[in-house]
Amino acid sequence: MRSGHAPRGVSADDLTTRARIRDAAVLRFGRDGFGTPLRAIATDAAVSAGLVIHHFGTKERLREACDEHVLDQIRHAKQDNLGEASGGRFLEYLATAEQFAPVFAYVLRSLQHGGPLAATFVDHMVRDAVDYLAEGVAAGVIVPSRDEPARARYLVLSSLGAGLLAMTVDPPRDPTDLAAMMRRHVDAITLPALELYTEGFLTTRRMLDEYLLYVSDPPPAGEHAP
Amino acid sequence: MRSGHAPRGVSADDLTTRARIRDAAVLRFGRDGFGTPLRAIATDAAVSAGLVIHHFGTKERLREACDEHVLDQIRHAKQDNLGEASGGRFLEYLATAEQFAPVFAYVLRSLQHGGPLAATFVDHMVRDAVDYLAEGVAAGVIVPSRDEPARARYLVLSSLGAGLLAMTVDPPRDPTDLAAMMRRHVDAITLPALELYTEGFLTTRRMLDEYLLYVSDPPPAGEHAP
DNA sequence: GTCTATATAATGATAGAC
DNA sequence: GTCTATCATTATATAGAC
Repeated sequence: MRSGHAPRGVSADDLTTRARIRDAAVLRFGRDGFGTPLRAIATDAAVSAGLVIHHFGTKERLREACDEHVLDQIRHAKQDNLGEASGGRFLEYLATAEQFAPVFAYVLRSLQHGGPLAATFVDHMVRDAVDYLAEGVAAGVIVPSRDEPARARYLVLSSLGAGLLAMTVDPPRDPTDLAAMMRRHVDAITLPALELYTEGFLTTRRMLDEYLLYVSDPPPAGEHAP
Repeated sequence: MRSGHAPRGVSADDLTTRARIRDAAVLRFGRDGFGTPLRAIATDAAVSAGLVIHHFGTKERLREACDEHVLDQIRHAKQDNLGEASGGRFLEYLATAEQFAPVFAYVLRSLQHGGPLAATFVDHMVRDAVDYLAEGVAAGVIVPSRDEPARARYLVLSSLGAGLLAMTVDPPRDPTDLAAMMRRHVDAITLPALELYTEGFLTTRRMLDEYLLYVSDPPPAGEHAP
């Protein structure tokens, strides 16, 4: 894994002003949310607020440019790591590779607030998970599912959702300390999840069978599950 | 389960103006987020914007009043359903009991944005889960865990987080149609989760053992997991 | 308790000079 | 391309009449 590898063409300060504004926006949006004033972004990029509008037209279009750029970064990061950090480990790579910290923060913020990038990102993860799970099932290390796409989506939603919620409910003191964040994530999410995946949870089929019945014959609206 | 039971003392319009404003705020905050302008809340409550400030001082304190009231509603709803909708089913009850729709939406919005109520709510759920899981383990229907509190917290975070993320990424067309939301939730979250809990996921201990090793001897910062 | 009117500050966006 | 100056809007919050 090429450790010092910088994100696409972003070597130092050989950036167009437009790109510098966009990068400042990715950073601010990721750290402070999409409510960040244009003026803060402009100051960070060392330009005037008017110039931001001159380049992007509206704040909404600035966000779209950020979405596009972040998605680009992700695509290229994935390509650079094909076969190295496959499937379930890709997010982990993104989280620990320091040069992607702004991208990572931006993705989390998008997942929290919703929007097109969030949906696209989840879909990407699900597609990867489908392949990854199929490999595992074929190799005999993963139990087959009654509904593989649904399982893949659920695993992605629960992994991302649990991590995101943990961070929202109990935010890290120093958001730049990725190592500390990773440690907390392993303790609170990765280990319990892995234990669940390995040693199981329920010893009886009763609840599952009840729910399968419930699905084929749902109660009228207003009532609750039996 | 007393189906038509209205939330605490909120029978009709025998509300003080202050309470009416607070209820309007809970509704708006839950539906449109905490960025909602005071004026919108004031209009909903059929009062002036100034009166909202007169009663609550600041918008922040209005939110605190909402937090407190919602937590109160939850406490009482739990008491009313002791033994009926225990443990893991409580959230489901909250979601399907129509009179609690505003409270439910407000809680989701809090979990999404963070803040004191979110942390408190998660802690409540975790405490309930601990008891619920202990009962299951004692009854022999749930596998014991290496770390019961950690598992309880993880299960709460992943359940809530998966549902919240699914809703954020792919929002419901009609947020008032609780039945449709519940159906989607069962298909996308409940069923896959229950399948995972019942039929398992991994067939080998290798990954868990590797991670346990990793935890006792983490790599230096900047490196990635092996 | 409740309103109207207003102060004050911040926002996104525009206009025009350079 | 870039800036300064400004507009129009919106926000929270205040003051004082009723």
